[in-house]
Amino acid sequence: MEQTTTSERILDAAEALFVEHGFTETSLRVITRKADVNLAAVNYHFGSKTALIQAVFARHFDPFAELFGAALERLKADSPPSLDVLIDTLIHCALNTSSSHGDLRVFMKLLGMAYTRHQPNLREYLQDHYRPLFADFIDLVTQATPRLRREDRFWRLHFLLGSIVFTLSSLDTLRGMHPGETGHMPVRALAGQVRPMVLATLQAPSTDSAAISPFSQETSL
Amino acid sequence: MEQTTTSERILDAAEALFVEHGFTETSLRVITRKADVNLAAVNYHFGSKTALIQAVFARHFDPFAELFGAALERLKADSPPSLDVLIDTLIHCALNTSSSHGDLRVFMKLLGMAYTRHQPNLREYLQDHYRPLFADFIDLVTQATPRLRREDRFWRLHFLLGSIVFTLSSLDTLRGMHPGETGHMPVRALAGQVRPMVLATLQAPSTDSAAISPFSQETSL
Amino acid sequence: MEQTTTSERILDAAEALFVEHGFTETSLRVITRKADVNLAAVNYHFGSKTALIQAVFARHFDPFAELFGAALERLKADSPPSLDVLIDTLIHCALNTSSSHGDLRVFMKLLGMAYTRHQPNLREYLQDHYRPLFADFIDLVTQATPRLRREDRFWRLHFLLGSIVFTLSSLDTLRGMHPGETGHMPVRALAGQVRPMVLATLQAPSTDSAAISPFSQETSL
Amino acid sequence: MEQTTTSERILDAAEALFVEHGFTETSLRVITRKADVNLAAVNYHFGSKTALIQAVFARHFDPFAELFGAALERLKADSPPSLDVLIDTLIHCALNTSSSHGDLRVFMKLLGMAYTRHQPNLREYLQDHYRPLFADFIDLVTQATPRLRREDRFWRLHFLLGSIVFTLSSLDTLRGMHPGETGHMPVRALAGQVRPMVLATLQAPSTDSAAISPFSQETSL
DNA sequence: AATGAATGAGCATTCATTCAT
DNA sequence: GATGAATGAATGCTCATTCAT
Repeated sequence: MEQTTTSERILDAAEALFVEHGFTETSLRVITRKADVNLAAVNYHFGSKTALIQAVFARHFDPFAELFGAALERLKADSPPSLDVLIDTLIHCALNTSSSHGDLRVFMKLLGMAYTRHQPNLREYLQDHYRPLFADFIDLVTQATPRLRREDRFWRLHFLLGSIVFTLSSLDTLRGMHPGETGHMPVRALAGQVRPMVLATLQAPSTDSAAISPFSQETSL
Repeated sequence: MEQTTTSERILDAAEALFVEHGFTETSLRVITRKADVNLAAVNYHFGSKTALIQAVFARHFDPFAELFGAALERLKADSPPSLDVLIDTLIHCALNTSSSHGDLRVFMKLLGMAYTRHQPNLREYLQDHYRPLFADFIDLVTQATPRLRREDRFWRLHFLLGSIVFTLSSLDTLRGMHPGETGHMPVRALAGQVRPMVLATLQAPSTDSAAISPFSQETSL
Repeated sequence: MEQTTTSERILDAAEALFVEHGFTETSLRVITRKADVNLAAVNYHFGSKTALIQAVFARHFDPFAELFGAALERLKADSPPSLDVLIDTLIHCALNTSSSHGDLRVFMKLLGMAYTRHQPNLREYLQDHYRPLFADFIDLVTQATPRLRREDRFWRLHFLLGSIVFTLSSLDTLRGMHPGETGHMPVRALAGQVRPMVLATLQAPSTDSAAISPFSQETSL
Repeated sequence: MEQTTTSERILDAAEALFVEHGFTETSLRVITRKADVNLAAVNYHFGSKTALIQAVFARHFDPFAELFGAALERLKADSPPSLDVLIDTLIHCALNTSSSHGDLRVFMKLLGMAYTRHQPNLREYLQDHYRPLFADFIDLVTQATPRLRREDRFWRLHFLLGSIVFTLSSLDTLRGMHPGETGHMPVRALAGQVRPMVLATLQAPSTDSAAISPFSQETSL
């Protein structure tokens, strides 16, 4: 009669509520009520609220990590891939993974929530589980952008991660502010917008040191 | 003997704790204990926790808005400014404002927290108070990038906002992950990193429609 | 070992304290301490203080309403009852119901507290739940006092309700003021006092209009 | 410029709010805000909230007590007055006193609130200040109803007090329930309704003991 | 005579968690 | 595998009152 298991119902409800309201703002009471499940079931199945949060993440990240990891292995096997190919692979994996349950927006929003750090355990969890994967990716990017200073590459990658995570995280904020602009934009079209920025940013030449900080003398910071 | 007023002490404590732990995660009790102030003082001086959060914001944003607004007026009076000048003005104002109390990181982190939406009243507050300023800025950016499609410009601006906000928000996350890279990087040097990305992104040509979404056929989303 | 359930313990404690000190003046802390129960138990079992107040009422009123409703049905089935019979039925039901747990004084005091209106939700609750019962009773009284003007009957019924409720509500005030008079007066003897007043009042002829307000010309109200 | 004194403004605001919401439910904050007066002014002028409540009472009761006391003195000087005259005098004084500021309803509502006892100090205050007056009145009633048993008279007087206080206290409850019946009924017309009840009740013969409690054998109370 | 600031005690309510069944 | 009941700790907030000015 009832197809879904209790823990799946909890995960579904928790994910939706976490993404909409944040971790702290979502109580177990609300989750279990939405999942139509006993309050104690969360602690029974997951042990704690913290563990539930990690489980919500794992359900999204594990399939992506597997897909993306396999793709990187394939790329590594051949000659070192170009930057275009790397970026397209990343986007491809992100889009195809998340389509299994929930859209990319949920995936990204969770990622953003993990980074913007409330709930500190979460960051540790992600680092512990997915660091080798990210290291692989960064290695390949490094090979594909040999002329970029190491430091510059580091920051630009984080800027790019930030721009994507932030934009997708706040998509409905944006929709609220600019209904016309964002109305029917599907997530995959957004990916089209991301590509040129990523390429332009990573292909821009390294700044020479003299030009880095034209403002420095004016600030006391 | 005691130089600072009660409400300033509260604002200082609240700001530090909000930035470190988030709004919901920071209780009034912790704030007042840190500020060495009576618990009821928050409600006496600010009325509610929500109003306190807004006051923390206003203390950062109002000086910036004034500085940046005046600068934009000056730019508008002359001929339409180039993109470089606009971006440099923005960075300059951001750096010079926040230096008054607290660093740019706090400023950006607050901005990021407002966007990533927990505490929904906050977004409304920012929109109500600073919309005209942002509209002015976007107008000038539009004049400075005439060849960009309106839609592309919209998204790229948000990507850039995201990259900056996200990066500065998660600066200590990054420091935790890559001590070597980020160790002594002062905030104003980071501004030097931001500039080339911003220029490269906004100066990249608009994509032609055919190229926008090379992934669309592969995803069921 | 422990015979009574938690929610019964709460109801008992709450009832006693409400009657003695009023709703607002009785905190959940005091109730739970008296009931020897965890503070959160009230919200667990009843949801809110308001809901607890209603539950205290319901426990007294529901049995009375059932008893009185059934009695009225029986009276309606026969020929229209006389005023004596109606009044005696009412008193009988009031005495026999409340004797189950708590005395009539509690019952009446609660009724009086509901009427004298602090805690406005309560009046709505009583109206919503017991209106048909009261309507039935008033119908029968109307048939039993055909010579009374509708308006006069309305007011006199309220006067009578008031006299009973008020007297029983303030019984211990009276005992404090006139120990000799009220010392050992059992509640059921008081009922004997009520009867002649009720009958005399409802059987007094309607005033003729000229006599209604001999004071009107002297007051500017 | 400002006609009314601070303490009058406080008394006006407090009276209105007490009558509408009760003592405990009305905070000094609300009172002082309504009176457009500093929060500390209540404690400055009256010493405490309790003292403010008593002052609100005194402003209503003192003029009535003076008027009614004088009238009783005049009646005592002549031959013992009839019951009609006594009742009419009482009603007359009540109506004429209260008309000075605020209507009779406020007067009665305050009286009812004092009786139904939350705020226990208040009862003591009334007893201490007005007992001789009431004693005088009861003496005269006793002389005017020589055939009534002392005990019966005691109870019936309380029933009558209750009916009046209760009815006027809950006048707006009644208006809410029966708009048609109570719509334009001025308070002085209500006095016309009270009179026949009072006379009928006090003139009804004393019950004989056998008839007092026809219910006693059926109740276990 | 009046007031802005401050305070300690208390409020109803919600929280994640535990546990016997 | 699942749950109703219970709990201790903490939450934001309001209270009457005080006090220096």
